[in-house]
Amino acid sequence: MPTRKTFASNPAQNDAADTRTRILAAALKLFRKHGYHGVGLNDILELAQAPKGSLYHHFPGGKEEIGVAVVDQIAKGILGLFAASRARSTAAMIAQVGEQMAQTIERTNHELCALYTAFLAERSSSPDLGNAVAKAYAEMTGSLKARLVADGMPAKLAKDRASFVVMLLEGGATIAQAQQSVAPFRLAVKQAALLCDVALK
Amino acid sequence: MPTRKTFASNPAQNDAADTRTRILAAALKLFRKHGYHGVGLNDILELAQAPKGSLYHHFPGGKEEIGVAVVDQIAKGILGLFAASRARSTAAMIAQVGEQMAQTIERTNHELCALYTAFLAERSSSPDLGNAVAKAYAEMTGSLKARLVADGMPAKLAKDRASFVVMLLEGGATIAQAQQSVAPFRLAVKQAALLCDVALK
DNA sequence: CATTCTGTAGACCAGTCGGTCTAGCTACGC
DNA sequence: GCGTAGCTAGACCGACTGGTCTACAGAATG
Repeated sequence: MPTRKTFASNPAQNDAADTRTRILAAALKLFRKHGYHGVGLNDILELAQAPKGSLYHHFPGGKEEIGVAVVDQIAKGILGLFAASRARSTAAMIAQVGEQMAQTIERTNHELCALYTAFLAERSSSPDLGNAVAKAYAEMTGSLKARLVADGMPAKLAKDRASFVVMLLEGGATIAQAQQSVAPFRLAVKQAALLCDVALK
Repeated sequence: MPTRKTFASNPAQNDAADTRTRILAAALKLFRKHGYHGVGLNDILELAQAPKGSLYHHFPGGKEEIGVAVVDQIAKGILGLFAASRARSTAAMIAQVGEQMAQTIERTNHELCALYTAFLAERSSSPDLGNAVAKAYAEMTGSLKARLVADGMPAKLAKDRASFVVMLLEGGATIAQAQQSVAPFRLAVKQAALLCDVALK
């Protein structure tokens, strides 16, 4: 598997994943656990087993560029879950994806729950990061809205409901982390699904 | 107005508020804007117009103690809003308090929205802060549940609904900050109130 | 072989971090 | 007056921050 384009993988160091991927994975894990400002580049580097030179080679924009990449990746992941769901109704899809998220929360000992919470405070100090977060939310809401409309819900209502569900997931994840329990999150998911189902009015 | 106990106010510096209060107010503002890790002690000191010695006199525990104090203060504030509300039903109370929060969000240019988001990532590095956040959520949920029970809602359902409302407020505030718009938050509040009202089933 | 390009490796930097320490001021008890 | 406690004031500290820089290893191209 080539690292990039025509460049064959380095047989010495790239055992499993290339350096860029390792750095991104490490950053994802740490940012969601400690928050953007709570993580130092050295933490990322240590976890990724990479030197600083590699980091700035793959991410010339430094920490901020890594942050944006992580936000994008999270968004892509959730959107991917939505897309991959074969559930018949939107309500069923939310229940299914929500359960997948709940299990992730459990698997990580309630450490990496909140979706973008970790990045939220950055708008003032870093417009790029703030925009990335806003875009991620907008995409999730948009995707959900589209599904609801396809179900037959009026556009205006669908938009509100989609926004509502996203809020619920975010808030639920946040509180799950605070309380060290997924129970609130599961409750939120259940209610959100219910709301998309019965409330097609 | 004496600063503390029998100690008369310092005529030179304590014009409006004593130093401890100023430090706390500054920390509150900055933490909610940039997050716990995004704020340095020097930032707080500059905004509060206080020297470092005063900070460590009033908060021997340093930054962490300030963080805990800020979380407590936020919780006290919201609980106070609940208590002060003269609304007849719980639903009306939520609508009223939610509107007050929405106005605060607007007044601060969507900068200090999320309730505890800023502190959430700290559980791993600081148990005290994590516990303070968890306690704050528990208190809010408890207070809301008590109101709902007083309204005649069964205890189990009231607990779920209270938890649900808190999640919604938190998620709504988070997304309001991300999108730089209170509209999602107002929507969340409306839905939350509705849910407490019609769903007494 | 020589050059070049991709990427690794880590020493190094100025600036900032949270935190400590001593000095001094002011108001009160005596 | 004197001593002491409450509090202000800020110099100072080692650790660490994000970021830059040079050196170099290896595969690709000629």
